[in-house]
Amino acid sequence: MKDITLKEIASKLGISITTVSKALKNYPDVSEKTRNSVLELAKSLHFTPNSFAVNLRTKESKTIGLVIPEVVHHFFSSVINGIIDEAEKHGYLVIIVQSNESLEMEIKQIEMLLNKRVDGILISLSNDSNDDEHIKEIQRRGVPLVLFDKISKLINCSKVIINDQKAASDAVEHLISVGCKKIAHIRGPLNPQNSVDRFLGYKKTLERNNIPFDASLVYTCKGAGFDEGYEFTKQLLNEHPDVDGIFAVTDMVAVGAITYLNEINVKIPEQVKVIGFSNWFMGQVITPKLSTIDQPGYEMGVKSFDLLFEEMQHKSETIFKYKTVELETGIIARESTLGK
Amino acid sequence: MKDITLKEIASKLGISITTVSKALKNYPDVSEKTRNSVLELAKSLHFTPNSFAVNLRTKESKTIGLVIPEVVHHFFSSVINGIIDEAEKHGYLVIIVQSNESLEMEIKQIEMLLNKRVDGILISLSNDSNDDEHIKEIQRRGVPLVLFDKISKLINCSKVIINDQKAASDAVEHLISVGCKKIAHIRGPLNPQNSVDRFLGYKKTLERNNIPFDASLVYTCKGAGFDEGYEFTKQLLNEHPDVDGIFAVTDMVAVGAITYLNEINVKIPEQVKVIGFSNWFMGQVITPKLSTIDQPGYEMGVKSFDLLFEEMQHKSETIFKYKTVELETGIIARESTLGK
DNA sequence: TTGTAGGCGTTATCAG
DNA sequence: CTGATAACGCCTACAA
Repeated sequence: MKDITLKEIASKLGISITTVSKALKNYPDVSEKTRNSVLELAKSLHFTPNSFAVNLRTKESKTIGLVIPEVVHHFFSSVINGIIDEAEKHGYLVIIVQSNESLEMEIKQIEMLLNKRVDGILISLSNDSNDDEHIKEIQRRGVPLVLFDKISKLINCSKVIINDQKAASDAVEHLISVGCKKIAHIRGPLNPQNSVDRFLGYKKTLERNNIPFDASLVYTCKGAGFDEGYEFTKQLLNEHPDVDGIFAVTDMVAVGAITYLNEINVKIPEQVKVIGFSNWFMGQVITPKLSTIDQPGYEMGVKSFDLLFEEMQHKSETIFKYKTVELETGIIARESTLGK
Repeated sequence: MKDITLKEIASKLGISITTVSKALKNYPDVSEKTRNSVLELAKSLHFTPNSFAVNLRTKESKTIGLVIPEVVHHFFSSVINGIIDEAEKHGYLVIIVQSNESLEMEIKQIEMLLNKRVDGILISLSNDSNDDEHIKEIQRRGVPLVLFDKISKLINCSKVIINDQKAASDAVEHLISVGCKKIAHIRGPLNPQNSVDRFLGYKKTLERNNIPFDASLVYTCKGAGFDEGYEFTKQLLNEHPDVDGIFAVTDMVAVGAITYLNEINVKIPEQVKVIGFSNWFMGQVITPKLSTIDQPGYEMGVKSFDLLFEEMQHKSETIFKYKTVELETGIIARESTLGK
């Protein structure tokens, strides 16, 4: 199928390419008659401008890049959903790449996006990202950038986050309010800001409530998945048989914990109460239903694109004021802390 | 940040653009000396070819489009994962758009991808897709196309699927083999091929086993989600209190069914056995653990890209032989049919 | 109102 | 071995 070009329309109509172009873009200086004939022919030939040529001229592709640790993940896929929807509303398409929680991959993928000359980049950092040179490179190249969820405080750019410390604090306060005296924390990896913040929220809340912080009650995951939740809970119950509350860094970890507790017939919430983080769907259907922190994934996606969009509009300006948007979280109390 | 171009390198080196271009692309007819100086300068300036210009010249963008009903979906996100990984291996980037199960959206999104001139398109059809004109338009424009999972038999192109009839048959045979006499089916919407096939697999298997097919035991979902599983099971138990097996079109529906059965204290699997379809993670952590059909999502993604890649390589050839790849499924028997 | 000319950055052809 | 020159398809001053 040969592509239709302005040239072709022009020659068929016996007019110049310029006039065709102007007619199609509704320039005022084209006669009604000419415009109509162009519009008509263009329509009947199914003309669509060659985006490669348009990109080259306008230096933009109406495409953004999204770098995410993993697509198969309830929270992230919600964010992706929000980003794609919002981007589409503004006529943007989204290229998605995965870092698989590896810094090396992240660097490589960002390079690909940069070379593809996307108009802007959205990133949720991998757990490995302690080196920020590749992120700064994005800014050096003048490409608008927004970080969301897993951010780095060292990077100066717009961000969309939740207040992990406060959310964690809410979770732990809730456990205390329902009677927990000895609360363990299965935390995320040491590096990512959000797992650090959740840990700090846990620690500070204990202290605020005059419960001495005990480092041996803190278990550190590598990946924060089901298996680690299961295994650390086993270990926890051995080391601290009198534990009565568990704050898990993600719902997946919490579900691992619950699975183990169910297996050894420890009653939830009577003997041990469990709370997770993120409000994955799964938490509603396990037994007992999981209490958790509601983290607005879709909204985070929408907001992230909005900030990026704003920055893309103002690209030429030398001074652009970066914003950090903090989204509200909520606590969802279910059976794993309240009982039936 | 100003972009580096061939022109700039050429002028700094006092040679022609042509020579620079050749040196960078390792053409044989450039002197060792010239090549090295070009390579060196290009590297120190962090030169990367302007992909917009390259696209325009080569008429390809090394980008493919992926049209999917919804991103937030365990099975689809696994497929996406496979596609992105495999595409990346071949130097392709993936633009993802969602149809949200609406034909109108699907048409619109495909148009966007076509206008963006992606090198190929991968589609899992929306439930609404009974009209195939928009799909045929892709082929008319000469854009390579592969359909996966939710396909249409009316479209002549490469496809990656599972044998839904056989998989459904396996599920129902399993229920029968563990003693079910009266098996209900909570099916998917009427239109999509895979829900039709699963229904047919159910029906034929009953007949093959001399169990009369009873249309009143079949409930038809609109969306195949948790709520429908829950509600239809409630209805089912009212209408057929003696039902002893449920084959659900997806794990989500099955989980809805189990949730209701648990609520009214119907014993699973003693009184009613339940089997789902797709092997979502969730099925492993609910009580009882869900028996299901294993559907290889990641592999389906990989294979889909591979077929598309093949077709993109042979784009110029007038006759390209379409392939249909059928992936193996398996049955995973857990507590919801076997007990502990 | 219409058209000419130049350029976006790269690649390919063909002379020198 | 090197370099002019002409595309790719579109956009936009600037002339006419």
